[in-house]
Amino acid sequence: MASARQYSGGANGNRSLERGIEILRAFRPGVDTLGNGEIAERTGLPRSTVSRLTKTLVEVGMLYEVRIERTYRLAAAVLSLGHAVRMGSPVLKVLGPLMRAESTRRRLNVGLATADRTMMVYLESIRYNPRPTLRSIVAGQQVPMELTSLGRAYLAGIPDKARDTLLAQFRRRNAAATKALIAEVQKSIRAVRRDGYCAVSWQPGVLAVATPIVLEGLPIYALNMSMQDIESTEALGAEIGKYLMEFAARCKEALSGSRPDPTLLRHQQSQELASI
Amino acid sequence: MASARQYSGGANGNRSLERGIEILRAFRPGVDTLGNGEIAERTGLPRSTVSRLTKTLVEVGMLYEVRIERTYRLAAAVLSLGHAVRMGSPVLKVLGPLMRAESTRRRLNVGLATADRTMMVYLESIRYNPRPTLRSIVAGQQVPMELTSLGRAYLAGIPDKARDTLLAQFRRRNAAATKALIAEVQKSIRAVRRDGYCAVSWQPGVLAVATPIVLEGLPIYALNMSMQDIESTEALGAEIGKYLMEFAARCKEALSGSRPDPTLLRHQQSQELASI
DNA sequence: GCCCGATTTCCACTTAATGGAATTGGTCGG
DNA sequence: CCGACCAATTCCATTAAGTGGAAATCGGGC
Repeated sequence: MASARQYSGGANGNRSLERGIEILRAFRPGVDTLGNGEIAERTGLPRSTVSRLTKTLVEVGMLYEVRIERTYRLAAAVLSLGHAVRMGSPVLKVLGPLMRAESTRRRLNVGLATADRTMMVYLESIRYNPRPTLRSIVAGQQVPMELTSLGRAYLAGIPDKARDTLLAQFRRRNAAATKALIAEVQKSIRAVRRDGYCAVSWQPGVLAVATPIVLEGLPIYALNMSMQDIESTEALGAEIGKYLMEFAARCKEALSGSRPDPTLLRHQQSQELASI
Repeated sequence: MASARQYSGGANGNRSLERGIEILRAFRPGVDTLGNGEIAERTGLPRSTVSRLTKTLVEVGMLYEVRIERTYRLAAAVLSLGHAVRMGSPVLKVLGPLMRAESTRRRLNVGLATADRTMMVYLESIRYNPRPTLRSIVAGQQVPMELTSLGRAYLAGIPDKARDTLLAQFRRRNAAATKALIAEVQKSIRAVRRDGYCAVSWQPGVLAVATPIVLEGLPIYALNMSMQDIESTEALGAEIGKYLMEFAARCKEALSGSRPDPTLLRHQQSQELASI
C-alpha cells in the first residue's frame, strides 16, 4: 500500500533522492531551523524516513545538526554549490559586468533571474544606491513569479505549454484573488508581446520593468530594472522600459557574440583540476 | 557483488541520496558543465545509475539539461538554497554588519568561513578596495584548508579527533610535499594556541591572518583579515593580527550577547510563512 | 547514407529502503 | 529527585524500488 508519490508531477525518478532534495527545499529564508518532526509535517513524509534522510544529509555535509535544539540547518556545502552556480553560468559571466555598469549609468537597480518552479530566482540583483558604499549585489533571492515583472516577462518568454502549467499552479495557489490576478498576469504578458517589456509595481514605492531573454540553446531568463522611492506612473514605466529594451538588445548581442559555436564546445572542455 | 560504498566514511546512509548529492558536488568552479559519462568517471558510479540520478536531479530542479551539448549544469534552485544558507545563518546575521564596518575602518579584507570536508567555505568575504565601487562581497567561495590561515585557524579550533582525521586526509592528498606541509600546518596551529591567530601568505602578495571562533552550541568558524599587494613581514602580520584579535573579541561578545538562551529557543520558533 | 561512440532503456535480481511498532532519550511537572 | 509524557530514533519483517550489465537507441562524423 505504498502511499503514491505525493510531491512532484509523477514520473519515475529516484524516490530517496527526490525526498532528500525536498527536505533541503523545506529550508528557505524565514525557515532556517527545522527539526525532524517539523520536516515530516511540511513534507508529508513518515517520521522515520525523515530521520534517516536527514542523517544522510548530515553525513554528506548538506545539513548540520544543532544538538541542543535537536534541529538542523543548511550547511556550508550548500552555499558553495550556490557559488558554483554563479561561477558556472556563462550568461552571468557575460551580463554581470554589463549590468553593473548599466546600474551605475542609469542609477537604478538591475537584475537577472530565471525560474525555479513557481518562483523567480535572481542570478544577480544589483541594488543601486547613490552612496557607493551602500550598493549591494544579491544572488539567489526568490520572488513570486505571478506577482513580479520579472516573473511575468519570463512567462511571456516560455513555450505555451509550460506557461499553461504554471498558470494552473497560480490558480491553485491563491484561490481567492485568482480571477483578477490571472487577468493581471495576462495583461502583462500582452504588454511584453506588444512593447517588449512589462511594468509592475509589486511592492509599494517600487516600479519594476522586465523583459525576457530568449536565445537558442540557452535557458530562458528575465532581465529587469527597477527604482525605489518613486511614484510609479505610466510615463516613468515607459522611460525605464526604453532603457531596458536598449540594454536588453546589447545583452543579447553580447551573448550571441560570446557564445561559442555549440558544435565546437565539446572540444574545449575538461581542464582537469586535480583532486581539489 | 555490490561494489562497496566508495566515497564517504562508511556508515549506513541512504545510498541513492548520497550518490545524488555526490553528483551535485562534482560541479564546482572550473567544472561547470558535465555529461553523464564524465559524471560517471568522476564519481565512479555506473553509467546507468548516473543516467537515472541526473534525470531525477533535473526533475527536482537541481540540474538543467543543455540538450545540444548533452550535458548538465547546476540550476537556479541550487543558488536559492545557497541564499537560504546565508539568510538563515545567525552568526552571519550578527557578524556581517560588523565585518563590513571593520573592513572599511581598517582598509583590509575581512572574511568569515567554516568547513566543508577539507575545504573552507566563505560565508562572507569582504574585499576591500580604496574605490568604494570596486569593493565586493563574495559568498560560497572555497579555499583549501591546509594551505590557508583560515583553514589552519579552523583546525586549531576543532576537537583533536576531528583534526587528526583531517590531517590524515591532507597527507593522502599531496603525498609529495607532505612532510613539510604538515609541519607548516602544525606550526600555524601552535601560533594560534600562542598568539590567538596565525599568519599565512598563501598567494603571493597577499598576507592573511585568521583566528577560530569557538562558542558553545555553535559550529566552529574562522575569521580572517587580509591585505593585497604588500610584502608580508613578521611585523605586518603582528599588526594585522592585533586588529584581528581585537575584532574577534568584539565579535564573540556580539555573538554571545545576541544569542538567546538555548533553552528558550524552542518557544519562539515557527513563525509560519504561508506557502511562499 | 552508413558507421561508431555514447547514452539511455530494459529487465531479472536482490539489495536496500520503507514505515509501523517498540524503544530510547530528554524535559517538564510534581 | 523521581516519574510521566512527548518526540525522536532504532528495529525488523516486508517488498518495493533501485541496481547494473546488456541490448537498443540516438547522434554526430565521415
